[in-house]
Amino acid sequence: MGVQERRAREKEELRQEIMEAARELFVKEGFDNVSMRKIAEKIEYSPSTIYLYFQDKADLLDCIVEETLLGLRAKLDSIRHGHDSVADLKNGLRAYIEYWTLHPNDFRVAFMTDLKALDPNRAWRTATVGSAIYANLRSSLSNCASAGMLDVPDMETASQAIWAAIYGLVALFIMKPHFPWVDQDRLIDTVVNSAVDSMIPRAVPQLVAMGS
Amino acid sequence: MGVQERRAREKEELRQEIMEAARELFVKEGFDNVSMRKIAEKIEYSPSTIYLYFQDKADLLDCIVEETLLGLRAKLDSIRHGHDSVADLKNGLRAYIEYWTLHPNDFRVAFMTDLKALDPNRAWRTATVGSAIYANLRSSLSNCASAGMLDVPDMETASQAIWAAIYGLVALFIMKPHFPWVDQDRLIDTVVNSAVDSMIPRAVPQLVAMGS
DNA sequence: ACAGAAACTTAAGACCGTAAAGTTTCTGAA
DNA sequence: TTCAGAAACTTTACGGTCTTAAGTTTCTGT
Repeated sequence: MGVQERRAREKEELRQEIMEAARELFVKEGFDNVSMRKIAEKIEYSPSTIYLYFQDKADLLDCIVEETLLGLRAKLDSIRHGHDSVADLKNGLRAYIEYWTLHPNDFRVAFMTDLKALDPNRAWRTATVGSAIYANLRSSLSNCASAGMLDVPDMETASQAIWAAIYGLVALFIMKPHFPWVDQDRLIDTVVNSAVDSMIPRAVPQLVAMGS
Repeated sequence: MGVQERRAREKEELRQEIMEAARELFVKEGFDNVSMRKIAEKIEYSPSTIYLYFQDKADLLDCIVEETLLGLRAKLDSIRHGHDSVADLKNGLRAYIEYWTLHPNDFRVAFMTDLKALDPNRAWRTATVGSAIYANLRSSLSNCASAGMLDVPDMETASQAIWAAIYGLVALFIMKPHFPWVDQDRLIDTVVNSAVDSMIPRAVPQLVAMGS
């Protein structure tokens, strides 16, 4: 009975086609400026067809954002971990920032699209992948702490503080593209270093004195 | 000729009434979920009347956001400056965060409302006040540098990095209200300290050794 | 061959922003 | 006091939105 499988495959293909078209439009025009009609027109189906594959426009968005977050997770997972756990952590943070600055409109779609995204009942997909990405950061930080390279009094607080800093940088780049930013790499390094280096243990004066 | 003045006053009053109604609705429901019709209904005028006072919906938003930013500027300006310029800086940062956490939906309206806000031709009002607020941060940081209390190699880079960190914290609180945040004050302090303290000049080991 | 399921479309309801044309209200000079 | 004209406001309409219910076509397996 290969028929049912082919049918399922075809169905999945159309589903993917809808998502591709929608992603392209959302990213180019912004969620609120893209109508279901436009998506339908692009794939040459009637608008109603989309509703056979997605509950509604918000659901379609959730699925697209999930894909985007999976891309980020893949990028983060592909980072080689070396002997310097602090360098690994910083590489991860830079990768996060780089991913979103390369796909600014995906970030807009993912993180700044209206109230529907606030309802965890509706956006459970993105919430799930988002958690995994956050967990990645926390474990990376945890490695630094157990290697004794960072002084982390509270893992959760530190993770959240770092997240805030890099998230803010990305969000600002995207929200204020016309702002006179200094050199981007320099700014990224400054933010990453200031977020992480504040936890580098300071030399204890007495020990330095005795050691000299 | 008091008539013309009364007329002007009445006109200004209706303008204010529109803005109040719109702000209330925008903050409660989100910009995209509030129609001009709903605003009109709330103030008991026809929808078209609003267009006699504001160019369009985006212009109305710009005016409202400007007001919000003026409130923040006033709060920042009211901070007493003491002898400790670093403490002053940190107080300003905390005030910024506090202002927006007290008015989360105003932040949404101000900073995460779609593409129109990106066009500086249309959102010149908010751009203007926003610049003033950023200038406040930079001058506060400048004070620390000239007092020798912070080591600021590049004023602009440092200001932008700090802004990113605190902006990110606020944006995350608002975008992810269901995330299991640690104690809010603790997190705020961590972010503020990590952003600022990384510029505190480190004791030079040799000097410590020799001085002991 | 054909009943029934699956896939898709048509048509419609209830909204939206906003522009043009129309109406009412007010003002100030004759 | 009248009344032309300006100002303030409303009515109406256009072209768009999301979504659903009902209808049609296409495919499947007996």
